[in-house]
Amino acid sequence: MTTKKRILQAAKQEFIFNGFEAARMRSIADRAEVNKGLLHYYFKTKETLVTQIFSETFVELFTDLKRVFTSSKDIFQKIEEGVAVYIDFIMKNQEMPLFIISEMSRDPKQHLKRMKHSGMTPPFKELAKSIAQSQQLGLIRKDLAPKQFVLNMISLILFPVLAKPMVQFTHDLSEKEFKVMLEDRKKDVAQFLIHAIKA
Amino acid sequence: MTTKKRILQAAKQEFIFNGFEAARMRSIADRAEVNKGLLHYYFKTKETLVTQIFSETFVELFTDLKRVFTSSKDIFQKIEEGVAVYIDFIMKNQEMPLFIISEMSRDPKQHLKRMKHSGMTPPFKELAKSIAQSQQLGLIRKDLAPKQFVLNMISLILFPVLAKPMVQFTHDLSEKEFKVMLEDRKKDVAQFLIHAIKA
DNA sequence: GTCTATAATTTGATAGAC
DNA sequence: GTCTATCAAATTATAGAC
Repeated sequence: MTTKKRILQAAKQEFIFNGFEAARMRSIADRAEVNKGLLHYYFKTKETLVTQIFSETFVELFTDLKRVFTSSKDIFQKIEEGVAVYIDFIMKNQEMPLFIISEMSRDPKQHLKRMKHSGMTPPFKELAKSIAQSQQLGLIRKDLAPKQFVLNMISLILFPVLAKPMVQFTHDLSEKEFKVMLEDRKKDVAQFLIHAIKA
Repeated sequence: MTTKKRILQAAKQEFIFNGFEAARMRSIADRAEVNKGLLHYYFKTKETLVTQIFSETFVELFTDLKRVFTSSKDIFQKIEEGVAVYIDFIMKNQEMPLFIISEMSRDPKQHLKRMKHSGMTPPFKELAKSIAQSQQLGLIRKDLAPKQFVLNMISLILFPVLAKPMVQFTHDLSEKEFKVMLEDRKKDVAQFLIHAIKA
C-alpha cells in the first residue's frame, strides 16, 4: 500500500473515532507510521484529508443504494434490499454515520462543499417516487407522505449505530451481540416498515 | 440571574453548538459576558461544566417520560403521549441530542460517570414492560421484541434532529418549516408506530 | 519522499491584585 | 467575586536538511 493510502486510512480511523476537532494530526501520523510532516506534504491541510474521506464514502454508499431504488422490482423488495444494503454498509463503517452527522451539524456550509466535491447525492428522491407510485396502485396506505416514509426508514437504519454506546449499555450487548442485532435488523426493520405502510 | 447561572447557560449554548472538544472556554466567558477567570472560579474545569449541564438535562427529560410510561393509561395512549413529550423536549433543546450522543461516543466511560452524577436513568424498561403486557392481552402482534419497539420509537423521535441539516437540505425546509415538521411528527410518528405494531 | 526542528497560535488553567 | 496577567502544554503548519 502506498504511503498516501496509508495516511488516508489512518486519518479515516482517527476522524471517525474522535471527530474532526478532536482528531490530531499527530495521531494520524502515528497510526500511519509516518512522520507528521508527511501529512502536510500529501494533503496540505486537515480539511483536505476529511474532504477526501467523505468523497470515497459517499460514492461507495450512494452508488449501491441508487441501483436498488431505481431497479424494476416492487416496492416491498426495494425496501428489503435497500435496508439490507444500507445496514451492510454501516456494519462495515459503524462510526462513519456519527462522524458525518457531527460534521454536517458543526459546519453545514463546509459539508455542502464536501458533498459537491464527491459529485454524489443521496438517491432518496428515487425511493420517494417509488413509494408514491405504489400508493397509486393501492399497495400502500395513502395517508402517509412519501418523504415521511423515507425519513422514517433512514431513522430506523442509522439511529442504532449513532447511539451505539447507549444501545449497548441499555440492552447490555457485547460487541459481537451488537453486530448480531444489526444483522437481525436487516429483516426486522424492513418488516416493521412494511407493517407500518401496507394498505 | 446570578453569574453562575449565566455561565451555565452560556456553556450549554457553546457546548451544544460546537461539541465538547471544539467548545472554547473563552467563548463561554464571552457569551456570559464575564471574565474568563470566573469560569474556573465557579466550575474549576471544563468537565465540571459539562457534567452539570448533562445532569439538568437528564433530570428534566427522564422525569417527564417516566410519569408517562408508568401511568395507568393504555399502551397506545402511552405511545402517543410519550412521543409528544419527547418531541416537545427536543423542540426546546434541538441541539442537545447530538451533543449527548457525540459525547457518549467520544468517551463512553466518562459519559457513564455523568449519568451517575445525575442520578437518573432513562425509563425505557418501563415502556418495554408495558408493551409486553399488551402483547399478552392480544393488542399488539407478538412477533416483535419489546426492546426492538423501544429502539425504533426512539430512533424515529431523535434521528430527524440529529440529522437536522441533512433533513433541512433534502426536504428544503426553512427553520420555521422544520419546527412545523417536528410538531407534526408528534402525531405522525405515533400513528406510524401504532400501525406497525397493532395485532 | 521522508525526516528533524521549530515557528506561530491557541488552549485550559492558575496566581495574585483589588 | 471579579479582574489582569501569565503559565505550561498542545496544536497545526512550515522550513529546510538529506
